[in-house]
Amino acid sequence: MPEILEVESYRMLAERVIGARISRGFSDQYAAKKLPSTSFWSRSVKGLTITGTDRRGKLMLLDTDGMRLGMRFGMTGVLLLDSDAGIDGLFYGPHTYRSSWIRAGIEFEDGRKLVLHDPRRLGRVEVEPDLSELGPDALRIKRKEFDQVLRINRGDGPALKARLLDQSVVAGVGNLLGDEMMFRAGIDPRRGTATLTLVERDDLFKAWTQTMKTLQRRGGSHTGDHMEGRFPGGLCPRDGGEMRSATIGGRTTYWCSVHQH
DNA sequence: ATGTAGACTTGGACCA
DNA sequence: GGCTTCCAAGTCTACA
Repeated sequence: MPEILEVESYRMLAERVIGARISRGFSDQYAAKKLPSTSFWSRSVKGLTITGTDRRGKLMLLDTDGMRLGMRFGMTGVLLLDSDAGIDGLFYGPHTYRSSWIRAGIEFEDGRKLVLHDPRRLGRVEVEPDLSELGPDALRIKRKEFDQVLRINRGDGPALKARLLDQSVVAGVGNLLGDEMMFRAGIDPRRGTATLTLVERDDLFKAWTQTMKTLQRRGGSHTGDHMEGRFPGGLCPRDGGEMRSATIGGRTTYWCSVHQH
C-alpha cells in the first residue's frame, strides 16, 4: 500500500531510533537488489548511529554518522519497529504479519529492531541512494515547483497522469493519489500536460495540496473520494456518472466521464 | 520524447 | 477447500 503518505508515516516511526547505534543489519537478496551484493547492507550499516530521518517521495532516508541509508517499500512493504506499526489500519488485506515476510532491517545496541516487512518482495534497502533522479517532494511541493511539473518544452507533452507518476519530475505521486487529485480537480487524466488552462492549473494545485492534507488526516492513500467508484462498472460518488478506466502511464487509471474533462 | 508491454514477486479475490 | 486466472499500492528494462 505504500504511497507517499504511508512512507511519511514510516519516516515518523523511524524518528524513534535517532541516537541509536546499529549493532547488526540484515537483508535478503531481493531487498538488496540495488546493492552490489547481498551482504553489502549488513557490512555497511554495522556500527552506524542514526542521526536523523528524511524522505524524498517514496524513498525513506536514514541519516547516520557515516553513510546515508535508504529504504523503499515497493507495493506491499511496511516499516515496523519491533512489532509496532507506524499507523494502524494501513496494512495489506487483513492485517497479516509473518516473521517470514521480514526481508531486511537493522538491529540496535539497545535491542530494538527496525524492519522491512514485505510479502511481495519489491521493497529495497539502499546505501547512499541517488537523489538526483528524483523530482521535488510531492508532499511539500510549492507552487513554483508545481508549475515546473506541468512545464513542457514542445507539443502537448505526455498524458497528465503519466506526468504525475514520473518520479523524476515530481517524487511521490502514486497511482491512487494521482487519480484522486485529478478527480478533485475535474481534469481528464488523458489530457496532454501542456493543454491545461491557467484555471485548470490552479484547480489542480489546489486539489493537490488539499488531497494531501485530507488524506493524511484520514490516514492514507486508500481513503480518497474517488475510491468508491474505483472498480469496473463503478459510478462517480460525486455525480453518479460512469467511471471510465484505462491504462495510462503504465497503471490502471479511473476517472469520471461526467465531471473530469 | 513518449508510449507500451512485460518483468519482477506473491498473495488475495473471484469462480467453479 | 483447492485450482485457475487475473489483478495489485512501485519501479525497471526493452522496444516500437
